[in-house]
Amino acid sequence: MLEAPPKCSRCKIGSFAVYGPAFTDSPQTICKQRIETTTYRARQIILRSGERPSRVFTLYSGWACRFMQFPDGRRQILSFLLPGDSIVVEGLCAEASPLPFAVRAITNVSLCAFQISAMRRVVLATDRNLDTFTRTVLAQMTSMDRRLADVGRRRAIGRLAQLILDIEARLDQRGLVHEGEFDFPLRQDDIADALGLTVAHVNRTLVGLRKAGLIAPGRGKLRVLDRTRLQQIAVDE
Amino acid sequence: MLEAPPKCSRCKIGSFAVYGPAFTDSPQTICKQRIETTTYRARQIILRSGERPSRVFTLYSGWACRFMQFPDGRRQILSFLLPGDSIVVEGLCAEASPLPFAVRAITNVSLCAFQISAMRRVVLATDRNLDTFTRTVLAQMTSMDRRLADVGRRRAIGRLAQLILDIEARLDQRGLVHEGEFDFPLRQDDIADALGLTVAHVNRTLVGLRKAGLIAPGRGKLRVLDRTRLQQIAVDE
DNA sequence: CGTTCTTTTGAAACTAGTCAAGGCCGGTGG
DNA sequence: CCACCGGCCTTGACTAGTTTCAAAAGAACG
Repeated sequence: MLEAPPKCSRCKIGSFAVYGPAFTDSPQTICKQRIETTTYRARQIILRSGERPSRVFTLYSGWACRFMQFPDGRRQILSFLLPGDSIVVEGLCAEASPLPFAVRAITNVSLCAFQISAMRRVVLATDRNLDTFTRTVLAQMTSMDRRLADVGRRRAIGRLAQLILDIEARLDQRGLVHEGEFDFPLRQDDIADALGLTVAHVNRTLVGLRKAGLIAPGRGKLRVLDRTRLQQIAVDE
Repeated sequence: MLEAPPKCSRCKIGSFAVYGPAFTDSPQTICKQRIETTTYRARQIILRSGERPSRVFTLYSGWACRFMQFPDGRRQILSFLLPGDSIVVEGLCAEASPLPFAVRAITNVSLCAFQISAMRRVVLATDRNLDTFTRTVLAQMTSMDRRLADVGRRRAIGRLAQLILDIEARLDQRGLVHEGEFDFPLRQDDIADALGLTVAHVNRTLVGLRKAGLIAPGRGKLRVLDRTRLQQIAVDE
């Protein structure tokens, strides 16, 4: 369950990280930068808010999330981190500023750690690398824009549809969708905290989608049965 | 009403833009990069979604906003742009990708335009400049994180309190708060679109805050009367 | 001044939240 | 092998916050 990352030369998802092109060109260079590989168990905190991480990570396997916590316990999940995603890419921008959010493992997780300074060197090494990096940052920004629009202006069912389609698309990109089925280890209260809803309501909405024959969840997997209608809901609601 | 920006040497807010330090060191260098100064009237579109802007801007006077529009007309304001803010800083990252959002003037606005390539040169010229730039981007990212948390997890009154305090703080930084009073030209439906609420509800909530003696709005200005209680509401609700 | 835009207000409808209980399932220990 | 437990999902009844719709009252504008 807690599989450690292999050598970079065997890694299938390194090309999706911030150092994508560098990795594709020669996995060994990246491998050399790797300080260590770590594993966390489901629900463990990976980075605390306020911390000043000295390293950046690549999520090799498992899911994690970035979130903010309110003094009274309310939580908002800012983004889900999927295999191949880089964690705290922001760290490559400015030197060790305290994190305004925390990162937690959703499933068991294994990740590869890199020294910020070393990774910055890699990223700045070529125009192509730099371009990939800036695109990653940009993608993150527009993703936050979209999420805000979702939570601000869509009702529960629309937010859910968006979430499901978004995750499916991201996994698909990485070749992690097999015959329409993909991992979906989110608990309903993770979904609630991500979409700004309550568990109870997420549950009702999810049951609704299932009964309507739009999705088929089960044992940590998910499958979209009626993409057309789901997309329609995603934009309409 | 539509005051054109003066020479950079007379500009009071240039130091808050992305090119902050470069500007402080020598306003003339920046002035030389400036292609033109433009003005827009209140409510005019400055940049359309899908556009590939070839320039970046500094908002010299007036307010604007970044927003996304849904096919059915729903709107989500992503962020407000205040005097001194740089517009489409993201443009300095990757070359001319189509904007996923639009920008609109809220009040009459005047702005200074710079060629992206030239501005990129300025930003990359020194470590200090680059640092300011990356910090700007980072600040924008964490601001989006906070906004998502607000809209996702706070009720109307809390969102409003946050918004007011945030804007006051940003204006104060730039020396635009005079004896506790500051410009606040937002219409209630701008606020609604920013906070993910309806005008009617924003109105009721606003009236509530006023009647409770927490804020004193009037003629496009605002004043916080009871900061303690307002902050309390901002975190509690 | 009439026109238009924005703010206010009210009543009714609804979406989502709260609280509380029960069900399912996998894991653990006897 | 089975009973018990804890975690998560499901459901119901009730409540609250917000939206909708509609209309009136003010402000702003030409």
